[in-house]
Amino acid sequence: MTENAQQQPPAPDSELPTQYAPAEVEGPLYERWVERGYFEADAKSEKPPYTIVIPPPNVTGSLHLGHAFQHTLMDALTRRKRMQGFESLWLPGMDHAGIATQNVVERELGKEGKSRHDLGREAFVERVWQWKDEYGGKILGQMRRLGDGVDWSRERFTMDEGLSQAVQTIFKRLYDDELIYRAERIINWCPRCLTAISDIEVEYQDDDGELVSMKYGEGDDTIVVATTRAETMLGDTAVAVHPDDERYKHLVGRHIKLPLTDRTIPVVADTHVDPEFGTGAVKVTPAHDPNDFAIGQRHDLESLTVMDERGVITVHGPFEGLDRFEARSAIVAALRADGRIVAEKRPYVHSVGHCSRCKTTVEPRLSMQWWVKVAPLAKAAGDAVRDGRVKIHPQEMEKRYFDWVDNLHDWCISRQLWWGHRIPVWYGPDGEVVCVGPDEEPPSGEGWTQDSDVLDTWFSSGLWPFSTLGWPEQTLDLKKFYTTDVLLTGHDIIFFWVARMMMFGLYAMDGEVPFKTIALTGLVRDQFGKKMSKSSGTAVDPLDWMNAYGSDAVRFTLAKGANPGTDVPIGEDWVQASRNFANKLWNATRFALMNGATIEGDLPPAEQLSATDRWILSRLNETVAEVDALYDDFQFAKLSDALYHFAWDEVFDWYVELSKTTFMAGGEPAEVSKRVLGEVLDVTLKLLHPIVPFVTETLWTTLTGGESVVIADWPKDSGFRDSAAEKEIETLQQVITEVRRFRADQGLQPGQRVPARLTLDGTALAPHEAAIRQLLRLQPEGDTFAATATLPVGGATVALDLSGTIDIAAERKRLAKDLAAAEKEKAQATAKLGNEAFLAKAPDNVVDKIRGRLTKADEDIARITNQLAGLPQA
RNA sequence: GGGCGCGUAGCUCAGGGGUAGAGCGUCGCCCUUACAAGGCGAAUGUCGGCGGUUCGAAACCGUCCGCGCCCACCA
Repeated sequence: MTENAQQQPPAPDSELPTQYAPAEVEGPLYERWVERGYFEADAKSEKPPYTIVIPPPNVTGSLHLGHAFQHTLMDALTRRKRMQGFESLWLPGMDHAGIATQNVVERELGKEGKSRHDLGREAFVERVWQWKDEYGGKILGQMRRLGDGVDWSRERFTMDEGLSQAVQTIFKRLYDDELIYRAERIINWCPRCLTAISDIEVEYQDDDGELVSMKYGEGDDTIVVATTRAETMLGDTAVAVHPDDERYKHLVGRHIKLPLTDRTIPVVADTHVDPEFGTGAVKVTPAHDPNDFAIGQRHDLESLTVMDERGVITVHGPFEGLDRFEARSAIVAALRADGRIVAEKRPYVHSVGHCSRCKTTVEPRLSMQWWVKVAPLAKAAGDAVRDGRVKIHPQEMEKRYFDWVDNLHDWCISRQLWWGHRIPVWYGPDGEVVCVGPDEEPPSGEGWTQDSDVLDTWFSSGLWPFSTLGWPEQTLDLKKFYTTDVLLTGHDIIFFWVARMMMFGLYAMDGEVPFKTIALTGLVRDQFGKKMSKSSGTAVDPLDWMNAYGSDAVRFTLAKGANPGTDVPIGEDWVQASRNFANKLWNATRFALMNGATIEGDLPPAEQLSATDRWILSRLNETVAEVDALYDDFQFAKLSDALYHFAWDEVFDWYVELSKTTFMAGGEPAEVSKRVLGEVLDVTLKLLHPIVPFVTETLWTTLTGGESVVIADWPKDSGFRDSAAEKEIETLQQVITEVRRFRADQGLQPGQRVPARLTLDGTALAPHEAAIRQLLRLQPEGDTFAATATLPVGGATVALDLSGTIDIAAERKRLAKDLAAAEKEKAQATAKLGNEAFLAKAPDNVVDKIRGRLTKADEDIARITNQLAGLPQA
C-alpha cells in the first residue's frame, strides 16, 4: 500500500478499498465456488451438454506456465458455456505417466542407495503409489489457485479402477479383432530405462560422429563399406549392394571374410541400397538396425545380437564386456591396425535417436513386443477429420495430423517397466497364450504366468475422453457428455495423444468421434520469444506471479497472448500490466458504486437516453457480439484485447469521465446515467469473467448483489445500435483531444482552469457543453482572448477561444506543420481523383473515401489558415 | 531430403489490396476528489531484399536472404 492510498478517506458509498489486493480477494472465492457446487455437472440435466476433458497432467509434474495457459483457455470456454446455459463439464484428472514417474521414484530410491530390484516388483509399485499419494496432488492445488472451474467430483486417474477396466476391455477387444499382436522386430530400446519405446518417443538430433570406410574380405574378394556404427560389425551377416551396380556384380552370391571374426558373410543384392551413397556397399546387421533387419528378412539372413540390454558387447573375444561406444573406438582401432580402415570422415554430422525421457542414445534392438496394428484405426482417425466430423483449429495443423495418421507404422505398446497397466495376457506351460478380459478369471494352475510388461502410458490416456465418463459401462455420464466438445492441448502432443484418442475413441465408441474440435495451442515462451527452460533459469513458477499479481493477472496475460497456434510469450512486465487492468476495473466499479450506479429496473427506453448513453450502449452491444464471435473461433487474444480496450478506453476513459458531468448536474439525466453505467459494468464484468474470474466475481456481486457471476447469464446482444450517437461522441472525442493537444502544446498545466468561450450553437455538440468544459477545465467566460482554436464539427465549425499566456511562435509553428500535412493530403487526394484509371476501376466506397479525405483536407486548410490569420502578431 | 510457418515501432506481437496498429518501454506535463498499479499529451517505422500483377501492394504472385517448428529407415 502506498502512502497515498492510506491517506484516502474511506469511500462513503463503497465497501471496496481503494486498491485491488488480489491475494485477499482471490483466496476465499475458489473454495466458496466449489462448496456451492457450481462446477459440478448434472448428467440428468435438461440443458445441452458442453464437455471438455482435461489433458491429464503427469503426476510427476507441477504446474508450469504451459498448464496455466491451457487451463485458462479451457476454464474460459467452460465458464462461458455454463453462463450461456449449458450443462458445462470440465473433467479433471492426472496421468500416471509410466516411464516418467518410474524414473522419478527410481531416482528417489537411488538416493537411498537402492534399486527397484532391491524392492521387487510389488513393493516397488507400492512405493510409486505412495509417492503418487504424497506428491501427485501438488498440481491439483495449483489448479485451485489458478481458479480452474473443474468438476472435482469426477476427478480421475489413468490408473484408477475404472480406467484399468477400460484398458483391459479395449485390449481384449483389439486382441480378439487381431488388432493387437505380438511380434519380434527391431524396436527402439533405451539402454538406460531398459525398456522399449515407441517411434515418437525417440527424439532425433544431429550428433557428431565418424563415418569410417572399412575393407571386408580377402585378396580379390574385397569390398569397402561405410558405417557410423563400427561396433555392430560383429553382428554383420551380409554385405548388400544394389543389383544393378556393375562394380560389385561379380561379388553377389559370394561369401567374404568378416574381419575380426572367423565368420564369412554373403554379398547380397538389394534395391534398398543407394549406389550413389558412400561406396555403394552396405554392411548388414539385422539385429541392430531396422533397415538391415528388413534386408535380412528378404534374404533370409541370420540375426546376431551382439550386445545386451545395457548396450554392452556380448560377443566372445576381445570386445566382450565393452560398452557400445567403447567398443566402437576399440573396433576401429583394431581394424586400423589391420590396415582395413581406408577412409575416415570426422566429424560426420548425422541424426541420432535419443530417448525422449532420459536423452540416452537409443539402441535399435531385436525384441519380442506387443503391437497395435494401426492401419484400420488410423484410417478412421484420418477420415473423421477429412469429412469434417472433427475440426482442427488452426486449420494449418490438419496437414501435420494427416501426414502422421496416413503414414503410421504399427505402435509398439509394451514397456519393460513396472509402473503401468500390466498386459492382460497369460502364458501357459505349453506355450498357450490367453488374453484375459475384464470379467474373466486368469487361468490358474502350474506354470501359468502373466506377461511381465506394462502398456505404454499413452495407451490409457488414449481412452481418456470416454473412460473418464464411465466406459465400458453405459453410464449416464457417457450418454450425456460424450462426444466431448473441445480438446484443447499443445500442438506438441498431436501424435502422442490426440491421434491415439481419435483412433481409440472411434473404435471403442462405434465410430462416434471423441471430440468435435481439436484446438491446438502454441507453447509458452519468455518475453523475448525464447524457450523457457529450467536449466537456463528462465522458467517461471506461475505461483510466484500469481502470488505477486493475482491469478487473474496471470490468466489475462496468457489469454492476451493466445493467438491461435502460435507460441505465447510472457514476461513479468506484462503480468503487471494485467494486474493494473484488474485494478482499473476495481476502481471504476468503486466509482460507479460511489455514484449510485444500479442495475435495478429496466433500462430506460432510447428516447430517454442521452447521446452519450446511447453511444456506450451501442458500443456495449457491439462488443458482446464481437466477443461471442471471437470465442467461437478460439480467438482468445483478440477477444481479450477487445474487452481490454472497450473497458479501459471507451467505458473508463470516456463514458465514466463524461458521466461525471451528468452526475454533478443531477436530475433525471443523472438517474438514467446511473442505470446505464450499472448496465455497462454488469455486462462488461460478465464478459470478462471467464478470463478473470476472481476480480469480476468480487466486483459483480458487490455491484449487483447477485449470488455469483459464475452462474449469471451470459450477456446477449440486444441488437441496440445507434450509429448517429457513435458518430456524435466520436466528434466530441476529436474536439476534446484537439483542444487537449493545444493546451499541452501551449504548456498549460492539465489542472489549470482557463477562461474560454465556446460557440457550439447549431452543432451536434451543443448538448455536451458542460462535459466539454469539465473535461477541458474551461471556465465559463473570459475577458481577454489571445488565441483562437477553431475546430471542425460535422460540417460546421466550433470557435473556441482560449485566453492565457499563449506562445504565439510555437502555435504558429505547429499550425504551419499541420497546414503542410493537410496540403500534402489534398495533393494526394486530388491526384488520385484525377486518375481516370482509378475512377474507372476502384469501387465506389473507396472513391467516396478519397473524396471525403479531400473535403476534410480542404476544411483543415481553411481552418488552419483561419487560425493562423487570427493569431496576434508576435 | 520433404512439409508448415514467420520476418511490421526499442521489445513482444496484431493487422492485411485503398492515408501504418496495440501493449510494454521512451519523452513532457499533472497527486484534475474511482484509480500515480493513474490521467493527458508527444516521439518513433523506406511493414527483410529484389522483381512481377494492379489505377493502387506492407498485404497477392515469384525469387533471394534470415529465423523457427514438424516429418524422414542420410548406411
